[in-house]
Amino acid sequence: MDTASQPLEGCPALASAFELLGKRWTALILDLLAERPARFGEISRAIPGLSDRLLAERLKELTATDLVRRDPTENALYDLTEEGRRLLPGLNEIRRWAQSRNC
Amino acid sequence: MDTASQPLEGCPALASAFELLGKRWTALILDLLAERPARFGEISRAIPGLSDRLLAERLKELTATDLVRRDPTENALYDLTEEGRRLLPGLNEIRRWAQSRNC
DNA sequence: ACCGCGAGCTTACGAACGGTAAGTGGATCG
DNA sequence: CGATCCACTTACCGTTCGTAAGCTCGCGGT
Repeated sequence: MDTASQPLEGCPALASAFELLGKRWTALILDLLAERPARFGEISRAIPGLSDRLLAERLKELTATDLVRRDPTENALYDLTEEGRRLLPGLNEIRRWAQSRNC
Repeated sequence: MDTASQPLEGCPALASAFELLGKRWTALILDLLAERPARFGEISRAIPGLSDRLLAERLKELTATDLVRRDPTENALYDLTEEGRRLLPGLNEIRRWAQSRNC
């Protein structure tokens, strides 16, 4: 029995996703960039509580995993990659869920 | 213009969601309970790397926020609440995204 | 050429969070 | 009565995070 239960058997997909999303601010940064490309300072100002230190760290992780791209010609402008955009439906589902609870 | 841009204006829904999901193991625990109710020890054994200490902590947070319910009559059996179940579509979207990348 | 300024990081350090392992208390079995 | 299992708890230490300061580079003014 039990030849293929989904969650974490053979392919811990959710686990690998939450190595990124399970870190603070990551989802918020992606969500902000979903609207429009933004510079370091803009992101920093747009997300209250997020410090420059962590923002730099997260942006490094996100560019390293190819969810976000940095344009050096345009004074450090950050934008979602195609990979990154494909994550947005999931994030929006979760937002809808959160909106229906409290807020 | 801009009477209601989504992300974090007036109602930081994603932010509040990721106060929970942004912590390690939380999503994995919910995902495991999505299949079937489970006891403390079962969850602990099912998720490699998750320690008893953190599991107890996460389960407290999840029951406190009413995503998970604990049945004390049945020797600490944990299960998703209706609230918790409504989160699953979002998690599954994210799993699909992760599966399509690597794995 | 020089100075000041703002933007984009980087460093330093104390506090909070997470990992490991050992311990507690209650129920069950021999 | 002792041994075992289960659901946590506690103690300890390393990693991550938050705060604040500093560094570097490009640009505008003088």
